[in-house]
Amino acid sequence: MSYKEKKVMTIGLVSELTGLSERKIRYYEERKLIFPERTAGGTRKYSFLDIERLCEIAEKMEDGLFTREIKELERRKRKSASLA
Amino acid sequence: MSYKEKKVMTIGLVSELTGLSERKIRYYEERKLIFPERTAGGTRKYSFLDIERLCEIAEKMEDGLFTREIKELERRKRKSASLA
DNA sequence: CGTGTAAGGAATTCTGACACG
DNA sequence: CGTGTAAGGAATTCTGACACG
Repeated sequence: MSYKEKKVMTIGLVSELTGLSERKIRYYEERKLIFPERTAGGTRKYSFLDIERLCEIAEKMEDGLFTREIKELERRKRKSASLA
Repeated sequence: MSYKEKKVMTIGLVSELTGLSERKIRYYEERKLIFPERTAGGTRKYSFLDIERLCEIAEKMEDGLFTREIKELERRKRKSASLA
């Protein structure tokens, strides 16, 4: 696993790097759009890939999509990718 | 700056990844062998490169070197590199 | 010299809820 | 639905010091 995928950042830093509120970041997790890991104590840890993913999500939210639709879009992408 | 050099990890994770105690990690900083950044609140943040560096330091410490000698070795390396 | 540890405080994060719309 | 916020607690980190050797 490369550095990009390793879950190492706390939510505070992710919030800083993405410009998204911690509230939003936790909410997108609740909606199953991102999947941080946890420390033994329960603190969330994110990867650089999660940061990129969050930026994409943020763009789509700005376009007025619902989290549900974003989830749906990804499902389709995966499907077409598996057909290629 | 690549993911590798970006200072993003807390000391707890670094301790876990390197197997070194937080005490040791803070001490090597005190001896100017590593240079973590800080959050506004004062929490240290390390990069993947710091992790590699710490592992090298740990090896040399196991070989019985003093932190002072490790520092010295690096000074020489930089010098020979600049001559090349 | 290098490192463990107990101490007390401060920064950070967590969850569940209320609010608004 | 998506997001802000105040609340209270828990996990995490910080510093300076004492200890040993």
